[in-house]
Amino acid sequence: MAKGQFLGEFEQVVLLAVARLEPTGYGATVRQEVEERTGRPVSVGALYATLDRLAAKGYVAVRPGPAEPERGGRPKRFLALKPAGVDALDASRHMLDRMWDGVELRRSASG
Amino acid sequence: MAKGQFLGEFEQVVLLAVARLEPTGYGATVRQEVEERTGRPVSVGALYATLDRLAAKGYVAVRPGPAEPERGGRPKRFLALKPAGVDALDASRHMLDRMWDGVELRRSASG
DNA sequence: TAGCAAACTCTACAAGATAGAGTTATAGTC
DNA sequence: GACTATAACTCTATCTTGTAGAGTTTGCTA
Repeated sequence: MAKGQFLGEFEQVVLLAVARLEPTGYGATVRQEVEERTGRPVSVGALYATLDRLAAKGYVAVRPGPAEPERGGRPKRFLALKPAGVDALDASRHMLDRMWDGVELRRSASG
Repeated sequence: MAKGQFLGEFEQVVLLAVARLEPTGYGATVRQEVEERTGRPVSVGALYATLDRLAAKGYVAVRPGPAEPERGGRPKRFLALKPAGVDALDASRHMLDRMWDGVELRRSASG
């Protein structure tokens, strides 16, 4: 095993969006959520690749939704956090908290 | 440009250790700091590779230290955060803060 | 100059991040 | 029922990060 121990940077962001949007969040809304909250552009490929990895690791559950009466469109795949996903987020956060604890950043210009 | 926009997971951790230890931190102490604070084993290769990338991006400054009268050993390379590194840490933190904001994690077992 | 110790370099590869064109599953229209 | 519009997702390819650990270098001590 090379790593597998920790959430990657983007994995963490995506997992948090899933947490926020569950149980009705799905690929497209998760993507939108991340873009809105972070101002960061997210390509479709990046999003789904990450979601797949997260699912493979047992962090998110995927539940196929029914067709909806809107105006065409493929059925959604609803996403939810699994217990292991909760633990992973928790662990990542605590690790960062410990690293940040007591660190004071001098502002680059004009303090 | 493929990414380059954000700090990777381990980059962030290492950069924080540099911040905490500067201006006298160097490879070996940064490694030790990360291991102690996070409980995560850090291989020498992983550490220096990451440090190199961080330096290449202009996030950390490397200052060769003088030989020290201890008991042999190669001269240290002291590390310090550059302004861009401060900004990068700041940006990463704010992005995560926005993602975490308001998220409540249900504990896996026993609340 | 041999031996030892600390600190760092190198090489190779696995895992994660990214992009965007292309595909698929519906629903509406005629 | 064929055709078209849509939303959502799949695929392939490539670049960046993360990881390991053996090996090298520098300089002290004997």
